[in-house]
Amino acid sequence: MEIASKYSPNATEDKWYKYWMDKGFFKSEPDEREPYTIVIPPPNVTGVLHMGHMLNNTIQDILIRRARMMGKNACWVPGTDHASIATEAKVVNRLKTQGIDKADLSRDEFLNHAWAWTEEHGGIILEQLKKLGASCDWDRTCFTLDEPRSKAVIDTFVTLYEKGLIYRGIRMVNWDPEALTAVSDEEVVYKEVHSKLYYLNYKIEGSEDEFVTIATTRPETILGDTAVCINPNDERFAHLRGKRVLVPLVNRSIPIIEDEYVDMEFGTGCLKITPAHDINDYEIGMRHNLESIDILNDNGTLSEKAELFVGKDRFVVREEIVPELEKAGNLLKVENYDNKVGCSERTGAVIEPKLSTQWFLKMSDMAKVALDAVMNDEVKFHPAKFKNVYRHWMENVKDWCISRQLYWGHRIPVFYLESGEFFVASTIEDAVEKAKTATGNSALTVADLTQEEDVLDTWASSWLWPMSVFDQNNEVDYYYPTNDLVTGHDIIFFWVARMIMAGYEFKGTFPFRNVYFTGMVRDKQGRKMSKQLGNSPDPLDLMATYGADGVRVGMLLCSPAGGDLLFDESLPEQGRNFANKIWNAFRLVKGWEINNSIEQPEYVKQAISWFDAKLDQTIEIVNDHFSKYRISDALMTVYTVFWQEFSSWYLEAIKPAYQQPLDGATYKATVEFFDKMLRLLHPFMPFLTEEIWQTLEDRKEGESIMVSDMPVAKPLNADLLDKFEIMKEAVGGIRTIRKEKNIPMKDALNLDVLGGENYAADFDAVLVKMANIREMTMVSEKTEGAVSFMARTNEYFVPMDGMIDVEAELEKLRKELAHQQGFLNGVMKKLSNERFVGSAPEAVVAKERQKQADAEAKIKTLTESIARLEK
RNA sequence: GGGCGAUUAGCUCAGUUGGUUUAGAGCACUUGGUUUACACCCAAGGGGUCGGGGGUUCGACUCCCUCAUCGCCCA
Repeated sequence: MEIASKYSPNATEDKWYKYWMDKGFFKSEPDEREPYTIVIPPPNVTGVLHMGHMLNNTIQDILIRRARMMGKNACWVPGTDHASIATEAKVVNRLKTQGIDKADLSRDEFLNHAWAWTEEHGGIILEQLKKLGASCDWDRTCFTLDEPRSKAVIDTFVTLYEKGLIYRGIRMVNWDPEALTAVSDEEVVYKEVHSKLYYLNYKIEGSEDEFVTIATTRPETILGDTAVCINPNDERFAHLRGKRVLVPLVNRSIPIIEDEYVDMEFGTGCLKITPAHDINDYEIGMRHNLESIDILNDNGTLSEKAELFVGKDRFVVREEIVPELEKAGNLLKVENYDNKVGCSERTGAVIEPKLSTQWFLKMSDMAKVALDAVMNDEVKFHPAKFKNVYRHWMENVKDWCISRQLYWGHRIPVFYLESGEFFVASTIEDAVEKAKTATGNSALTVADLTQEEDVLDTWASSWLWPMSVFDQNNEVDYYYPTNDLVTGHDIIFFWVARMIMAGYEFKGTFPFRNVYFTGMVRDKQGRKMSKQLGNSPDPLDLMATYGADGVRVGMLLCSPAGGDLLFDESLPEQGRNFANKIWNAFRLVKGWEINNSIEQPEYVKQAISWFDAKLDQTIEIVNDHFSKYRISDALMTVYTVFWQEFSSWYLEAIKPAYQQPLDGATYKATVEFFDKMLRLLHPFMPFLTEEIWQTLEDRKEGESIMVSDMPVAKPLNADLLDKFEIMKEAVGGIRTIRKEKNIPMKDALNLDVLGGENYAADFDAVLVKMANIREMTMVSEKTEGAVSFMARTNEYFVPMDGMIDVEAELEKLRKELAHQQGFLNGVMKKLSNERFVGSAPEAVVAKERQKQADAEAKIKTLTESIARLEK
């Protein structure tokens, strides 16, 4: 059979993905097996695949494929998120390019555009995930805004309201003047900006030339000032107590109040108070019963209440008010000042703290339960360091503003009578019934009720995701709680924390057992990959170039849980090279001519016994890594074993001479080993392993490596493995001599071994083959005229017919002797310390004594060899 | 300003409750090798006073304190 010398992924990937889909291997139905469930972090419905998705979904696919091969009923539920504000912003922008203003559209008209956009772009990202090999049960694809999910969201709102956990109130919220909606605290990103600090003089009422000076970065807000505040402990301003000042330009009289909030060190120690436009000022205003003057319109322009600059944008006013203040003699000085400004995560607009009527969800009780669950490891975080981050947030959690002034989302199920009285119900019909009962007016109809205009925050649907994606009657008890959640640590508060809260609140138990946090994917310079920077490669291009398996391996090779991944094209390249390495090992094995009449050589028997044990050890190590969610380490283990141990040692050891046939027993054993290696690799490299597995042996229609069993380890033969390592050292020693003496590999050498009583000959035949030894002799005395080296306590001699460079040999031996003596000194220092021998565990002391014995034996051998050469 | 975390080879990272490590891996690098599965390869090799200082301990990369630098989160 002719097999190409390079693996070509493009030809095989689509073929096997289709095969898996056709055979229904991704599907899951409840049965008697133990379930293993993952729900996908739903990407934005109109989003495109980026490197973060690649990493995240590769890890999920590895976990789900492995669970499937371990006999679990593996169910990976895919889906998308309607992403309320993000999608609405995109639709608004598109309408703008068509010359349509959102404000001119009715709610229904806008929603028609939004659905059209969703149908046009929705689900592309899921198709892209298929290229990656994602083994999701696609029949289960959910959307946060589809019927069942919407029902769950609405019912949940009603339930929470009836429990008294949802309330409506006027609060200071983060207002996005561009999207014209409130956003949650988590949707505000703080950006460092260079701004200015303005020192303004406020004239003291009733005096001619007395002033107080305040410092502010926002001079335009003075028009909404309702007080000036000083710290009661600040003696500098004791004379101001009880006085009033005049707001510059408008000459409104406001009081001087005292509050310990004021930082005496900052600015001038005097603070202007604008309760309508700053959260801290708002709180101070509440404490002191101050009036609140809202000088801003929803779009960020100044309102009538400002009296001046009405209708102009706040940033324009900031420019224009300064010369006015200067003219009026109120501007003392201006300093440069760096501060952080809150911006909308979605629109980028500078957020304005604003008083408005919103719906809130009480968090404190739910947060406590969810905090405990994580702190006592009922829900485990990987890595655990995120527990601290989580705790800090949960202990300071504030009520969740769940209303948004948008169209695209779940409309809040609150229905108002004209009187303002409202009723919360899943449907308007239920609301009518409630209204009838409450008012005693049985003539009420749906026409008398108006539904709340606001929609719910997008996370109010995502937080139900692990339960809402399952059939509530037949399935949810089987699949829920899910097993593992894989997500970026950037949404630990948005999403992870809230899912945990929802899990306990509605299901009485955690939504998932483990959370695996991935890091951010960054470029070589450490910048987060983003569309704006244009520093993110297109995942589809990458997969076309390096193969999906190559990209998967590349991403995994250096991405520990929670650690950022510095992505560079050398990574998928390495993955591609590994795929090719496996491919060529396959070529080698399939290329051998098999002859069942040949006897199995001794060196092959030895190699098989060793690699059999090596595989057991590998399986155990991989299992251990997975149990700790060290997925990169698990991959690296298989990677190294395949490349170093299987290819470079095992295959080289059993390889027959050029164009010679291989015996049947060896072929059979080798194919079995290969098969096990492939199954260990399959979760990481699904396509390549399937392609090879299908050809390695005759397979029946419908068979697949993805539904085969993960190999299980036999009890470990550690002694055997150690003996092989000694043999490797000996081969290495001989290779080094060849290099130093310039002896080509094809020239056979003789080897004398001074091994002592404990010498293990188990792998001598492999040694002879791998080092190309003509004759290997066990000797009881040092060989004269030979180059020597040691492996453990064995001494090896390669006779050189007097071609020895004595000085070079001596130098080598002395260097080794010095190292051994240094090592022994360290050991002896410990052993001669009575307190060490007395207080260290016995096993530790025994180990040190063994080290001492070995080092002493080596030193004796080296000293003798040196003495002999010095003669 | 508050909190969390990091700092180990040129780069990216391991080092799993302090003791098989005078520190490991992958990549990169140097040298040698190819009619023999793979140059997307093989072999050998160099390279680190574990960020600085102090402490606890018989023993510290590992625990504590402190300083420095960086990153992230929150206000």
